[in-house]
Amino acid sequence: MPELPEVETYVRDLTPILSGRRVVGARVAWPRTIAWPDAEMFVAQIVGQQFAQFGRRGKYMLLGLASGLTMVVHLRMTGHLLVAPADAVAAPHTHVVMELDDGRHLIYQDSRKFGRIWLVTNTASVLAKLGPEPLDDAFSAQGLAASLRGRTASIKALLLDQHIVAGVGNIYADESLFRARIHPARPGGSLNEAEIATLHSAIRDVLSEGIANAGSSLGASGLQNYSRPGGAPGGFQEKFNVFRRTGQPCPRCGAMIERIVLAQRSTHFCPMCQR
DNA sequence: ATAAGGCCCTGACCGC
DNA sequence: TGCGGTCAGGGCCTTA
Repeated sequence: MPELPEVETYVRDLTPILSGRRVVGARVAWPRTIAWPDAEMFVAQIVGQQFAQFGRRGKYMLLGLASGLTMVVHLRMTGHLLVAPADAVAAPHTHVVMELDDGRHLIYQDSRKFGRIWLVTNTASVLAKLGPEPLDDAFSAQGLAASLRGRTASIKALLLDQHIVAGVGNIYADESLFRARIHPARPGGSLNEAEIATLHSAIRDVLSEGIANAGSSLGASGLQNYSRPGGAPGGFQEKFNVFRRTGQPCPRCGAMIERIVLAQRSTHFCPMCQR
């Protein structure tokens, strides 16, 4: 699933490809992909726009246009934003096609159809409720402590809550808790100051490593298969310590990695290292 | 305000 | 081999 490092990788890969390119045509095959405005209006508004600046907030891609509009893209589970030659064989599950002025196509493709695209003048209308950006100074151990205080939900569930910190998903939540040696079922409010400081650092470290490895790609064994716009896969999945490693030895102590379900999400942890 | 459960979707996987 | 049932899972919505 694309989380912060995967989305960051997308943005970095797309920036040189899309910078300065103009949209000369567009079509929407699955209207629900367009969250705002409606599909017909989206096509009318996107044609003629020129890509100017690129960013990311949490798991949202921000494709800024010279007019001041921003195309916001959330890939959710299985979305891909790809650039392909005009004569390329159409990717299955292609829901939006934007023709570029260099003849290539910017394609939104998504087998599960969970992903959404917004075209807005003010990104706050989409992003307002997001918590701090984990790699910014705005994300502090003190702030994290304040968010966890009194909470009875599991720390795993709270790490997935985008109001608390933006961009952490199932993979990086499990990996962060392993690094911090915290059991994922612990109530968020039960973590002490030292544990929160350790977790805060672990989140940053794991996300930074994910970015440095161009995100994670999961192949046939997983439902997700994030792939880079240029085609080369990310490599962070090779570095997972616990995620999708149920029954395999913990790289730290050798105990068998366990899988439980928390907040309806698969959760992987080492029962020896994470008490 | 918080927590828990349902919903959207489809491919993969399982059992027969 | 073919078929039906189950499951995963981010974010949003509803319910308690």
